[in-house]
Amino acid sequence: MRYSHQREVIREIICSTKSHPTADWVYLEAKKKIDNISLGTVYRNLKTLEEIGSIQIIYDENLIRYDGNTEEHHHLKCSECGILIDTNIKSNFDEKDIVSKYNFKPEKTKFFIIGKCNKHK
Amino acid sequence: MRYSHQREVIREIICSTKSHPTADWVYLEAKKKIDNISLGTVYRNLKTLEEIGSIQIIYDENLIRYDGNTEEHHHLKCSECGILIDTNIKSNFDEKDIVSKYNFKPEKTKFFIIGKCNKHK
DNA sequence: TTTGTAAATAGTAACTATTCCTATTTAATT
DNA sequence: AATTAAATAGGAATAGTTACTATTTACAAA
Repeated sequence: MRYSHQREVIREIICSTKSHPTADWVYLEAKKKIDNISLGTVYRNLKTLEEIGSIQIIYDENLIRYDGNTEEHHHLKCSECGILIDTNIKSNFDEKDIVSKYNFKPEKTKFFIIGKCNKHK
Repeated sequence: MRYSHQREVIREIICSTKSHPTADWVYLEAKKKIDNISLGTVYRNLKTLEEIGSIQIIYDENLIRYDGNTEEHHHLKCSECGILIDTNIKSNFDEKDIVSKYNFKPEKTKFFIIGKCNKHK
């Protein structure tokens, strides 16, 4: 893949925050560094970066957010303010049970724990 | 709340399938029974039905789907065909650990297990 | 270093899912 | 039957995302 300054700026923006930003926020930030960057370029590169494994997509209800943390990990979501918090909790369920009961072969998990963050309890 | 024939038809459609349909599919089904039903009516009633607890919303990646099963439950999702399968698996994580480590009070969980269904393994 | 090229971009149009608006219809009460 | 407020149909508006195309750019070869 050919180098692109725009792509590097976008990657750097996502990898230097833990706020799990949306495409629009990334666009606004990118504009601070490249004033005529196009929204289409942001979307295209978000997709590319996800495909090559540099970032992760998070489907947060009806919002699409991006995460520079590419490890498999799960999130806490505050029902008051919507903040997403990275965790290293491990999913543990009985894989054998799922295989036998549902005739389904698990590959990965996406967990959200919804509740109140420290600012809203 | 005032009775509405449209709302009843929509509720019946969702509660008589396990396919976790989208708003658009519900609209097409509803049209078979009420030929001039409006898409706006479908969306409004999906929202209302969710608010009064008659149905559940499922955020399946970038798709919004509806579920007549209003019990707290989790889903298996096939990475090949996208089918969603209801489960009664229990989420089990160490709540105390989350409270102390992340200063976060869990209320409910939304889990997806992604893998291969019986048709795609 | 120039030149050729295919990939990437900027800017904009198009598309999709959803919500909003308003005149009309309808459920429920009197 | 008359009244009234809630709900609807149909269409316009909005938001988020993708597609299109002329121009620019990275990079390789001369």
